[in-house]
Amino acid sequence: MSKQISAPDVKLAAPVQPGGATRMSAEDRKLQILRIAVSLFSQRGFGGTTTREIANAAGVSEAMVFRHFATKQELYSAILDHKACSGDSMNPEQMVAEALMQKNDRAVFERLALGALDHHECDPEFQRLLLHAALEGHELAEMFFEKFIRRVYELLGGYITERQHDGAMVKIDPAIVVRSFIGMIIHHSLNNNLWDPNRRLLQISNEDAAKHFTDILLHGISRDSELTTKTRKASKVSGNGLSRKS
Amino acid sequence: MSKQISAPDVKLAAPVQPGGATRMSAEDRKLQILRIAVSLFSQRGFGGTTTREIANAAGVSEAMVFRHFATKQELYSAILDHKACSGDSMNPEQMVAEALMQKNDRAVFERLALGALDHHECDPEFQRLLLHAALEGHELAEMFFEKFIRRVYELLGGYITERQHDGAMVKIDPAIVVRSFIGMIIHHSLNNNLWDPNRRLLQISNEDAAKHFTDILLHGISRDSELTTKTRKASKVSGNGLSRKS
DNA sequence: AGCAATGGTAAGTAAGTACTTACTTTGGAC
DNA sequence: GTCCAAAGTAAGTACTTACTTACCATTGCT
Repeated sequence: MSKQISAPDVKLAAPVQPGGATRMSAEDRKLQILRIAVSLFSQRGFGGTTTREIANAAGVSEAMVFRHFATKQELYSAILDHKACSGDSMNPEQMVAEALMQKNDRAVFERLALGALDHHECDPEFQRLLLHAALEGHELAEMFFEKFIRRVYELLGGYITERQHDGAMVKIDPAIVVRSFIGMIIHHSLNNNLWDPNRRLLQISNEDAAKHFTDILLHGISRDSELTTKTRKASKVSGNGLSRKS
Repeated sequence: MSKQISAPDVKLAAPVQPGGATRMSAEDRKLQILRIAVSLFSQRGFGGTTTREIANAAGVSEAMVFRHFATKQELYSAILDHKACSGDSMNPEQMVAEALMQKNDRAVFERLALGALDHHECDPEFQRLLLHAALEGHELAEMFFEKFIRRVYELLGGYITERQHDGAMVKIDPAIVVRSFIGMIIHHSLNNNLWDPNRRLLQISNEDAAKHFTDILLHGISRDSELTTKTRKASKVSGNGLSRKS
């Protein structure tokens, strides 16, 4: 039970001790297999990963995999559970609770964005895993959607509605605003993790990204300092379809 | 050479004649297999689809699949080629060429958004296929990224730079603006096609979505009609970090 | 009618695949 | 030391996979 002191990094990168057979406790081994499976599934998907690969990568026989997880499917579900529930630590409510009360619009959006971007950056496997699950129609993709995404929509949507009543925000369906903002964030993470890992199109820190996304959402990019504000007040001037809702 | 007159619908929708064996020309059969494979690959991915499934769905033996496509991989590549090159018809340059010349900001963004949303809506398989390809690291995902996404970044980025010089837009890295906008669009399509096909979170027409995304990008959601415009001019007033770049 | 070309298949093969069984090793409690 | 539960394995099983081979059947042409 006691962790060895002489071996400095039992849980780090060296599970196999040189020359000697390694025995782990059941739960340690289970966790190790799970972690390795996370990595493989996120790289190759469910159908693209074999149980033999998982076993080999873990340095055990295939039988060990099936001792800990009855079926491959169960292993997959365990992974998604593990990732979605325990390893998450993305709690949007508490993350922006303070800013919400202060009605600090900038802080609300920027903090949420930064939290999500940081999370995606230090755990890129999660996004891949989730995408694979969604594409394969795994139930846990929907579960995540239902338990997480929906909550963000309600949280942010509620806040936006409130600020609209305060007269601080334009009258527009809050769900559209949330979708726009989440879109910026998720798509940016997806670019960094999947499409453009070398940042050829855009290299920017998470802090700056969160800041600029918030800027754009709150103020847009048009310069309406003096001239345009007037035309916006006399809104219907052009047949351009520029008039805003309501 | 002459097509049969007695058989009324050789190329139409009824490949299987009642009671009789059906023979198609090689290219017709090849196209049929390809189309069916598109559907299956987009649903289950490369690893999740078997050649037998494809053959069965096409109503032929597996050998026929391999007569037309030497390997499963070749079939997959042919699909991505086919989708990315021929079936595309998403040409961003010509789609917004007119609006670009007129410097009609709203039209530029709104038209691009609507084009993309419509395209994703009537060909949802494409997005799934592309995601699968990207996750599996298929080279054609990168090809698409390089030949399409990059072009959009250059097109829109160039336009934004131009409008910034005109003084019509705030000084901000154009790539960030493009990423934000593309993010809204792609993420919205992804929601509709993958996460929330029943539109539980947001039900909106493509026209409205394009309009609102453009609205948000150009003007944001903060109401700065009279009060805020003043404070924005005397920008550095608060320690909120609200000041814009440069 | 006869023939070559072509669309099509039944029945394979070898190499995986997820999953099992029967057995061996190990470490710690007494 | 010894004993035993639990960690671990080698070598399967039954089945599926991508891909082949050897053989038919329909067609259009002369």
